[in-house]
Amino acid sequence: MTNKELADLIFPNITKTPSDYELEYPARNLPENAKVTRFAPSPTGFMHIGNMMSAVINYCLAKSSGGVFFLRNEDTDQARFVEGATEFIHHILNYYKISPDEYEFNGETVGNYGPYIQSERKEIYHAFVKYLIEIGRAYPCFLTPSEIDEIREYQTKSKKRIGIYGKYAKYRDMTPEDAAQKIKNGEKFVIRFKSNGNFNQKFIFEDLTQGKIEFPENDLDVPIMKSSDLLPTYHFAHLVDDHLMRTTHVVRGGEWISSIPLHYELFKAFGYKMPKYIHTSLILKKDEENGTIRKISKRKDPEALMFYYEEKGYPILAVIDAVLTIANSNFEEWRTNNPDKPFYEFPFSPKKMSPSGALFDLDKLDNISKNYISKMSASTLYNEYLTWAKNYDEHIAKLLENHKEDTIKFLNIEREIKKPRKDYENYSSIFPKSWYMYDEEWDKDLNYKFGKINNKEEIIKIMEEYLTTCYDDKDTQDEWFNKIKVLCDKLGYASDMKKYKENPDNYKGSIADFTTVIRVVLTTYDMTPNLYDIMQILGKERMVKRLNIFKEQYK
RNA sequence: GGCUCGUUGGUGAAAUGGUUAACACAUUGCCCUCUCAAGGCAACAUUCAUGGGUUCAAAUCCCAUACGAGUCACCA
Repeated sequence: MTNKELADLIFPNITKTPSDYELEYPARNLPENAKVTRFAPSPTGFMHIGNMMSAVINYCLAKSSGGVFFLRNEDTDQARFVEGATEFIHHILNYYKISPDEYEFNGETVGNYGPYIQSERKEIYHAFVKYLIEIGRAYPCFLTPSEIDEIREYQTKSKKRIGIYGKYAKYRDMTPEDAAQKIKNGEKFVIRFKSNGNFNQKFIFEDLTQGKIEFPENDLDVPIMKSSDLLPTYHFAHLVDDHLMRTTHVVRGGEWISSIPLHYELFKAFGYKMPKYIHTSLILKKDEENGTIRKISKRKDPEALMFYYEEKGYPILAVIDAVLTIANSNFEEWRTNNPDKPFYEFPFSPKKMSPSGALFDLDKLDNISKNYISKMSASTLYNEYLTWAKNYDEHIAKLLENHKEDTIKFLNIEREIKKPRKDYENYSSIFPKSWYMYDEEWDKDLNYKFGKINNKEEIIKIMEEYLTTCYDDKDTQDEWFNKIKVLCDKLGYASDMKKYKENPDNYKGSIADFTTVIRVVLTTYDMTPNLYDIMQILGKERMVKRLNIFKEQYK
């Protein structure tokens, strides 16, 4: 019996060969330096910040070179499939506007290099596996899980290298006849790659981020097709898919770098050129409990998952910028010089990526985000805020819709100036700093944060005098402020800060203490944006109402 | 244990053998000021994990040690 006959026995219905597929998926017709990249997540978990980095870099590389960015669903692990994970991936790519050029979703396929879902490519993989069996570079292996455990135990105990290789690869030299017999007997088997590498032989691999790395050759007979569902393992799917889909640059997490010797040999077995690799560093995190640095964890770190940023309401560009800042620290400089350019025009340099892991810094994200939000127009901010609220807080959404004009006016305070306020790092942080602008919110227990002047009688005296004799909706800011000064002096407060600082004992307080009283009665807070603007929005009538509420509520 | 990579301040980091180790975030202080935010001005690594070596000169090159990370599945 020949290997060919064994291959036919295992794959009786597979008639196509790798060369057939070679013709079916010809080289892409693209400009010379155009990069073909892919985002290839597996739906075994929800998209996290590390995936996001990979997606953004892939997108960047493809778009800036006039290439193609496609999405491939790596669903070969059915056991760990997570409901909703695929949908979430599409949602995130759309949400962040890093949509793939080619993909397959909800029955719709876009692109000529599909299927883009691995479970639908079974036939293709089988053709490649079959070919490998025919040429004697793959074989059925009948080792049971418990036998493999035993081997590993033995290897561990005797300090040998772990894995199925050399004499441990019990079935690599079995005759096709014997293998065929076992198969006919219904014995379970996986297909293993028949390595002919030598562990003592080294080769140099060049990674675009990590540089040149010397590896020992692979000599492990790794499974390339599983027995349970006849789907390929990651390594084999990577070879077949990235070759056939004509991927030029593979961006993937650093955890894959140790598989390079295997991938190197796999590509060599078919005579295919390897794509270029960019192994990204891991995103790490300092563990709050014991201070150690560890891989960011979906379970422990809410910010690991992409839900987090959406729920908090970070602007999408802020998140992308934060991710790129980690990826290439010179991104920041580029961004300050090119504030309005789309992020994908950034000349991403794999070389400049740190080979070691980086801690994702939420403070940095907040800073980037504050800058973005501060540069939006008030109405843009309002729209973004409302969109966020509609998804995450209906109560706020109602208020925003009912008070659109006032909300925009409030958001516009100290905004249209050279250096606008940076109050908000995300949309969810707006409401806690603006709820007092909505009368409906004033029916709860109020916590007035008065400072130096907190005597109820004195406060009422100041407010009544202020509202009856001083405040006028029609005043300009300067007029208002001049009148405040006059009232200040009249009631025993220092209108001039310098004079107050010289002799604080001569006064009940300063103009700062005086305006704080007004501010707190109107907003309950001692820290707010410009008081004059807030009063302009409220109008005198509502100010009087708030004084009355104060009279009832303050102890 | 094998293989691979890494170690510059609280964080991200620059520097590719040559004056006082960029920059950004965070933190702290001062100024400005009706509060806050913003802005302005400062401070913050006598030192680049440790120990040796090469060199006129090292964070940068070499060696060793320590520590950290990734990986070693019919998971990706």
